[in-house]
Amino acid sequence: MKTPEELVARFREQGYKVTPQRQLIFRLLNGNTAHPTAETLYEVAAEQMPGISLRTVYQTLSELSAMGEVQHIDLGSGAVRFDPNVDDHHHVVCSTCGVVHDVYVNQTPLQFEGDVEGFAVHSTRIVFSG
Amino acid sequence: MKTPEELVARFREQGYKVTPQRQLIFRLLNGNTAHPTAETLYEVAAEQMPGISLRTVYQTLSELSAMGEVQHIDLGSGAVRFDPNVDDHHHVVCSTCGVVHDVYVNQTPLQFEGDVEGFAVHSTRIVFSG
DNA sequence: TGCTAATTAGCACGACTTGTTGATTAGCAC
DNA sequence: GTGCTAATCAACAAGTCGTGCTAATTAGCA
Repeated sequence: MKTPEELVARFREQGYKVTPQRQLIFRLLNGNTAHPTAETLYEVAAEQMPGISLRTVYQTLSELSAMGEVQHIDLGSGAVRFDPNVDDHHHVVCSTCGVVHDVYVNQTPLQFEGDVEGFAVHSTRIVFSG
Repeated sequence: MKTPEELVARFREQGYKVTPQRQLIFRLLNGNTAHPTAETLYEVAAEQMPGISLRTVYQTLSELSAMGEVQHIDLGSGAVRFDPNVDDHHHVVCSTCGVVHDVYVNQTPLQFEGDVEGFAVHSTRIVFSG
């Protein structure tokens, strides 16, 4: 994703206000490879800015997601996770500890047998257990 | 998955009772390629057996899932779906109408770059939009 | 400086799934 | 057949995750 500075500029462009809460979330996401849930991010944010509300975290994440700056990943673990890495990559999930890693798959164009046509690939998910 | 008759036998083996409700669910699942949710299955079941409870459908599905006779698939669409096809296959999801199709991918052994080791592939998900 | 958006707390709902309780029914082994 | 025991059912509740709403306060930015 973009740097916090670039995000600030983009928010201003779009007519969004650049509040300290949003800037904090930008910083927390930048370079974050932990695939946090909104809840997790909220907890970390609350340490640095007591009083920030979970509601605000959710809203900012939704805005970032709508702007394509973070990925919304659903690993079927209950909560939706956010990934500041918006490259075309996949995820490895540890089924015991729940940790998520990014993974780049050698893109062998996947072929399949079926009667479906006119579809375009959206995403591929690969789950590993360890 | 196994035929309703085989499931009846397996249930008896395990000491489970073979009730009409369970048999109905066996029949509804057999050959079902619609990837129904528990709720959907309940509605169909209720037509044929008014009075059956949603609770029972959930429980029977959980038992079947625990026995490995149905697959528990989470496509991030809110509800968990059940797939009587327990082969190693993947799913194609229409992002507009939500329909799910089974798909057999030409298994090119997937390679990835990463620092994870000691993991075993669990599942792959491929999502198409149409 | 002032318009307007953002934030906040608090409460609520909705979807999905599971737990509980207590009464009734019925499968299945003997 | 009989009886033990599991299954079922209704009804209610709870938990999780995300979001909607309101009303009051704060503060960004032109």
